[in-house]
Amino acid sequence: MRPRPPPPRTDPSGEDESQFLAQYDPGAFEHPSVSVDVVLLTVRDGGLASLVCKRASHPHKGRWSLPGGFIGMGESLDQAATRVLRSKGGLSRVWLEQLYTFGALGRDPRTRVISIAYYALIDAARLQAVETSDALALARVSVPWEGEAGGPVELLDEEGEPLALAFDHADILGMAVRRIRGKLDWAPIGFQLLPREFTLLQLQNVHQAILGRTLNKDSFRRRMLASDLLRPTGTRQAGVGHRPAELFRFTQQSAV
Amino acid sequence: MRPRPPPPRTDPSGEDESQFLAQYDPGAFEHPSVSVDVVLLTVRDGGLASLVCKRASHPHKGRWSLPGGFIGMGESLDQAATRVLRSKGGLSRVWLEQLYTFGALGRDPRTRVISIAYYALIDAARLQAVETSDALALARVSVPWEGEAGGPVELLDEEGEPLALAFDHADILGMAVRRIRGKLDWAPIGFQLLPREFTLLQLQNVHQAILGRTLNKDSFRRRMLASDLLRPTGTRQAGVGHRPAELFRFTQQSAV
DNA sequence: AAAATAGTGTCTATGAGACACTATAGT
DNA sequence: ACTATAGTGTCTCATAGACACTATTTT
Repeated sequence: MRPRPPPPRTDPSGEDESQFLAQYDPGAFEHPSVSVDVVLLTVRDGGLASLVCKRASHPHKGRWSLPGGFIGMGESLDQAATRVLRSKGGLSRVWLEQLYTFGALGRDPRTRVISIAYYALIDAARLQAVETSDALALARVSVPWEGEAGGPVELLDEEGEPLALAFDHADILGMAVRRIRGKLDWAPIGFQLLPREFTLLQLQNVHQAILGRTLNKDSFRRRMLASDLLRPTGTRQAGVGHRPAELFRFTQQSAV
Repeated sequence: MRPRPPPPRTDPSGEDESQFLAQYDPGAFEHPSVSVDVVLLTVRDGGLASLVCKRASHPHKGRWSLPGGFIGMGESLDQAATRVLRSKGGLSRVWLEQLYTFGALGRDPRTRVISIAYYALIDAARLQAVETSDALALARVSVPWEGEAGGPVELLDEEGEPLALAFDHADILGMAVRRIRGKLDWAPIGFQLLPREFTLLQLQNVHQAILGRTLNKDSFRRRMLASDLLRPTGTRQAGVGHRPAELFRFTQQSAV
């Protein structure tokens, strides 16, 4: 397969830079479309769940897809991802990070679309107000592999039936799961999935949901307390039917 | 700052998908330009070095830049990065991985350019045949921070003077250094910077060049020999002026 | 009192760093 | 013989897992 040669960067020489810029024609070559897609993850019922939209129009009409949209000429990539979360889910101040850029040739049947994927993490409680629409759902993520080596993942509806995903969005979701599994042990990302005050057991449950396996309680406690990421609030749980646990806060800024 | 709303994805309803695709007009909205930039790194003189090109045309004419080029409509992102390495450096079969996508608004003075950055690793011996042109150089990377937290890095010429870098390429280089420092301990990337057969000391020197600090010899040996990534060849160095070290090979495929 | 989870103390296995020692090439 | 690096054996320290035990709340 011979790729088409790149558009030349040369110019009639002898100009200065301002002259060059005044004459530059960005439409001289065909450009791909560029979009962002956002994997919004939360922890619900002991497992990961992701926000998906039902496609109302072609292509892949009726299938489920990650919230996304084309990049505007006047917004940065981060701004575009933030806008998508606000317009599709009404969410703001969500922790967000770039994931990977997908640009395979046939990934969108319309035309060449390059998509910069982001992933976002949010406390499940903040999603209560948002959803249960016909076109917007929070679907359970089913990861058919362990550790950080694996491909696409499945999304399941309430009955546990697989949802049909549009485009390469199952691959994007799989990449997001690999990324947060890999970062969990050395970056403070578990906190983004919890309310501002939480117990160590809640934090452990978040880690277990991300990793898809159980963790050793003692070792987890020690590691977290030694990490300098937690600050005890001095208060405790109330009305829990057993000895109440101490509440902690994340020491850093929680929302971006 | 209010970002421009995204182009609508809706269509006149009632069509089927093939009708929709036949009528789809990808030029209906303005698209950004999309390019790839490649950080080609090697280890030379105990430190990292990167391949850079002197810009022959505006913008930033005369400054040094990462090898890059616009994406062709008929090539994937990986193919574009591979093509850039072949056309600018004459290199093929180089280990290559996507790094990050840079899309800030003012990063290119011509127009909106979104650049998917890649990083590539290569044995310094393979670069001997390539360079020493007036427009192509291998510049020493000077990292002004330790660990994986830091911003841009500098490139130095043979006299140790900083090179003027075009666009946001100092940031891209900094991101590449952070990435390989972070991956070094759990991914087999040091091997890509060595010839097919190498000694443990050579491997340690590569790790030290990447991390910018010295490592414990005993611990490094043990860790590597226990890692299942090395296969002893049974042969030894010759003509080295001291006890010759055993030669090893990387157990996995070395070139992509 | 029973149930359920919170939290502590201690033992053990593992891996990294430190250090001393032996081995083997060229000069 | 001398020098420089290769490679081995052993000690110590830090951390994770395992396990036993005590503590505190609601029902």
